[in-house]
Formats: sequence, structure tokens, C-alpha cells
Amino acid sequence: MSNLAVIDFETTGATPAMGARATEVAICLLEGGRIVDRFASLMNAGVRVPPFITQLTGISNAMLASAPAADAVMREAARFVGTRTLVAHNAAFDRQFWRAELLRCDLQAPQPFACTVRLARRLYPDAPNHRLGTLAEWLDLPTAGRAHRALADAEVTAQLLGRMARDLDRRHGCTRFDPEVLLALQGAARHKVQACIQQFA
DNA sequence: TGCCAGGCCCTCTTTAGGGCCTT
Repeated sequence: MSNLAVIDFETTGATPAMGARATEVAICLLEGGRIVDRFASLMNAGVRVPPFITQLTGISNAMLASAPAADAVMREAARFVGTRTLVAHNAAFDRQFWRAELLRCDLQAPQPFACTVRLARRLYPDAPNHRLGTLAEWLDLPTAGRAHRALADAEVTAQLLGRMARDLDRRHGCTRFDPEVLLALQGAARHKVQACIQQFA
């Protein structure tokens, strides 16, 4: 499991299109199914955090007042990720903030995104639902830290990814778990998941 | 006061609608 970086944003709202900005980013680099490096930082984008978001994440305006500027954090995050494929739980959400925040820095965002929600729906169709917290509990994944903080959620997502790799190996003899496999699997129609896995086994 | 989006997936679909998931 190389060339993968798990990312999670905390933000002030649902979409940059409505003016929401990132407040925290965390990234875990994976090698061989293990987390080998981490990057996490609050980021001050000069916006107010709605009370609902503070209640959800624990991130307050006071915390952001002393945080480094969003521009500097995103430049460091982009250097940290490099050309790795990014993985996020509900990647459509994190991808739009990754692109929007880097665009503000005049930086490109060429990294492909894989989505653990899409993967989990294909690999664990019997789960009660496919929220990150539910999957962590259902699969008995180790958790550390407060849910809805970026590093804690990124680490749980990385644990979920590792579990998927082990299950693909145990259930299907598929030892490959790289960006190509992830992108193919998440794009496979439900009735073609087995055929897709066999292609890489 | 209450609500606000975007992308993906499923199905009693595709000239559409509703649910899920993220903050």
C-alpha cells in the first residue's frame, strides 16, 4: 500500500462554493499498510467558525486566532503529499476543499482521489451504514483522539483502508492494494465488483 | 425561524427523484 496519502479536512461549512473555508487539515502517509508519517495543522483562513461547527469539531475561533495562516499550511500540505494519490472518507467533500484552498495559493491539485465511502459500499454492503464512525465500530478498528478532528479521522480512515487491504487478500487472494486497484474498485458497478477484484488477484 | 451544497449511488431510472456522506 504505497503512494497513498489519507487526508481529512475540518471546515466551516459544507462547500467552498458557499464561502466555507478549511480550519484544519491532517494527512497520513501510508507504506505497506502502515502509517509512516503524519502532517496535521489548524489553519487560520480569517473566517468565523459557526457555533454548530465548534460544537461538532471542538475547533473554536480562539484556537484559530493563534493558528498559522491557511496559505502557509496548504503550501506545506501540498509539499507533504507530493504526487501521491489521496484517499478520503467521502472524497468529493475533501477534494473540493483541497482544490479550492490550493487554488487560493495559486497551486495545482493534480492528485487523484480515492474514496473510502465508495470502497466500503462495495466491500461491506452489509454494514449498518457507511459513516466513518459506524464502520470503525462495526469493523472494530482502533481509534485514537476525538472524532471530527482532522488527525483522528484521518487515522481512522487509514485504519479502514488497511482493513480493506487485508480483507481483499483474505477473501479474494488479492495482494495488490495500490492506487490503480483502489480507483478501479471504487468505479466498478456493484454487480462487477467481484470481477474487478479477480482482475487484480 | 429555518434553511442553505456537491457528488455519488440506487431504482418502481436514464426526459428523475430521493437517500447517503462530509463539515
